[in-house]
Amino acid sequence: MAHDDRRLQVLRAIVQDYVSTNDPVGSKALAARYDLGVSPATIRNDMAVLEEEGYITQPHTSAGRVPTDKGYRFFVDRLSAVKPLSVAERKAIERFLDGAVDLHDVLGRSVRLLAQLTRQVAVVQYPTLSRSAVRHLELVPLAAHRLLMVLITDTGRVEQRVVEVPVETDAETVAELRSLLNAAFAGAKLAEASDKVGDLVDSAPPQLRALVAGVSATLLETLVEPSEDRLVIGGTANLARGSALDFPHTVRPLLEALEEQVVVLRLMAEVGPSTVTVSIGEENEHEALTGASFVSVGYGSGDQALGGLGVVGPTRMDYAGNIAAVRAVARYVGQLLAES
Amino acid sequence: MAHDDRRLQVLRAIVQDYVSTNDPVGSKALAARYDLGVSPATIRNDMAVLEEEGYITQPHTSAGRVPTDKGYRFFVDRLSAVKPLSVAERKAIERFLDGAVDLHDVLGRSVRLLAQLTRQVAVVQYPTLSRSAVRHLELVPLAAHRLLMVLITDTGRVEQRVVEVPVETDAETVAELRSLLNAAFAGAKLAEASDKVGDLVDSAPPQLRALVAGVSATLLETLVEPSEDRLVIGGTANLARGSALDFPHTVRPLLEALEEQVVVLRLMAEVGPSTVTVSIGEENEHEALTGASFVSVGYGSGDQALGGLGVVGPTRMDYAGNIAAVRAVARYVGQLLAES
DNA sequence: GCTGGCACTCGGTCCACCTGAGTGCCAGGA
DNA sequence: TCCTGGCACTCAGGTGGACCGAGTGCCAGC
Repeated sequence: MAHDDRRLQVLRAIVQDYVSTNDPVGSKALAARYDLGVSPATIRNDMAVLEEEGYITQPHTSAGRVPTDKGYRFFVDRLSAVKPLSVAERKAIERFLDGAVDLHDVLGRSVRLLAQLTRQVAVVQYPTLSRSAVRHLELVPLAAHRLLMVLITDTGRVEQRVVEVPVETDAETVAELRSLLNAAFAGAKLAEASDKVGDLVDSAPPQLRALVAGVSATLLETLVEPSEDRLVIGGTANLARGSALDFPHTVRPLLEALEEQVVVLRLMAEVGPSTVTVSIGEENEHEALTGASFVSVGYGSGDQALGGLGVVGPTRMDYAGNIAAVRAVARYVGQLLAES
Repeated sequence: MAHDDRRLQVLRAIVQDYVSTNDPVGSKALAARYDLGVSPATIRNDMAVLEEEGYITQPHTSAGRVPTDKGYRFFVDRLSAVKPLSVAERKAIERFLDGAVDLHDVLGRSVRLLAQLTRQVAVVQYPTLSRSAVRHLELVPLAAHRLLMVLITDTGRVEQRVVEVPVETDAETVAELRSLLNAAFAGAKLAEASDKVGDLVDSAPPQLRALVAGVSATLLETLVEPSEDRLVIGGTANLARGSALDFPHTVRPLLEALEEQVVVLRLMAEVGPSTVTVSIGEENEHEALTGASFVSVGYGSGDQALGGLGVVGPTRMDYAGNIAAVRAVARYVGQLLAES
């Protein structure tokens, strides 16, 4: 049993060493740096077992060992201690996020902050419309048959759509329509809103029915459209720091996948609030991400996440630190949004 | 005189060849590919002169010549013919931009389109607030002393700010305030708006004065704040295509500068509508951009640009093609915004 | 003023060689 | 049963020399 225990320590040491040095780590270096109480030869035996079990691998015969995805996974699940943020870091978070002037600003600052703390690529999702509640609906007449609908959610997100309406509208009608819609939808979430549409149309004065129906339809479309879930990305310059060589084959697909926001949004879709999700290397089904890890968590005050945020980086990353940073930033963002 | 003329043809051929092959170009290759009617030896003499005048340079003794910034500048100013877009490209632009659902969408599509057409990094600026006109001002009560002000401009841009007001407000007061502000500011641009504030406050009913003053102040702040000029960036993956080696020293500062939106915004500040601006290599005062060129133009229907858009890439780029693409996209974006 | 010829330069590539890190295995000792 | 020191082996990376070829500058001749 003692062997098993030591073997795990060896694995942990390998991960830590490799993450910080980026060099395959050999038995001698390990013995020298980590005080495991045994000789390099013993460590070699352990390493051979670990390799056989698939936790580590050799890039080539005469090199040290490198963790595999499986090795990182084990490390994350079982071996890494939570690494609390330093006081300076906590201060930095507060200083950075205070004074944000609107939602756009909050998320912009968050993504920069996260990129800076983790030195990875940071990703922040706008609060999902379908989980937000309607705070206010505004209608602005553009032309006789066109209205601009502006939706303001309780998270501070603002969406706009042009609605083509079948009947001509004057200022008075628009005002009436506006109060009708706000009375019906204010405070409602997507699910409730869609329930209400039928009743609302029925109960509306006959001359307004067509209008109500038109605007409501657009509203529902807007709320339900998942492609409109926006993403803020930052710290891509961090990709150009590490690995150096064979760039076109590692960094480029990653950048492309990030711009293809859908990929990241799909990953985000699974995050829960307060539980940090880590997906490592090959665990990501999207090909461009198979060399990368993704650390993410939902933010939001309630039981359901309003949106997600996280970092993307090489599998060789400081998981403990990044998990801590991601969690901390998510907590602050959740607080900020709850306040407003 | 005949010599001068041929020398310029040689310069043009060097630029074109280098841009398309990325190899320093020698006299023999030039004679073979460009039908200049003279022998390599003669071309060598011309090249020697061009080098002495600073238009081209040799990376090392036994290599061909490469254009200098000065060479590209001369090429752009005097040698490059306008390269009209293909029918397919025009179609692509239309297909790509039609069906955009709001401003965010228009600009997002534009940046992707531009990145795809030019295979460079594309940059699109949101319409500058200070040059936009107020379409509508909306006020939403958040709490007794807090209002959410939502500004909608004629270009479709939406900005929001929380306003702390000194007096308690009820729904009625807010409605009154809203119509007062809209009557005063609707259709006004920044300059006019700031003129009107004084009168408005004076002419307002006494009990509303404090409110009017508070909201107006925030409005002006919002309009004038240049840091709030937003930027959409796309196609960064294109940076990882070309040069391959010495990435950390070429690509990383560029990515950092791009995220540091201020740098790009400053460049954009100078663009005029319809005249494409090209700044090449060392002409850019910002250090990270000294190895890059920036092709930009303003968009907007009137005489003053609403905002700018452009592409950033290595000095070794297809200037003629990129200029054409940037100009075409700007024209379409201008049209789309004018329509809405 | 253009051209062909010629000597020269020098970066890139290939190859042979060496070095050192790291391993696996084995026999001996606790 | 497990750990340890020793030893032979492997192999990536670095070094240095030779060679090749692209490209140049210069010069004499047309």
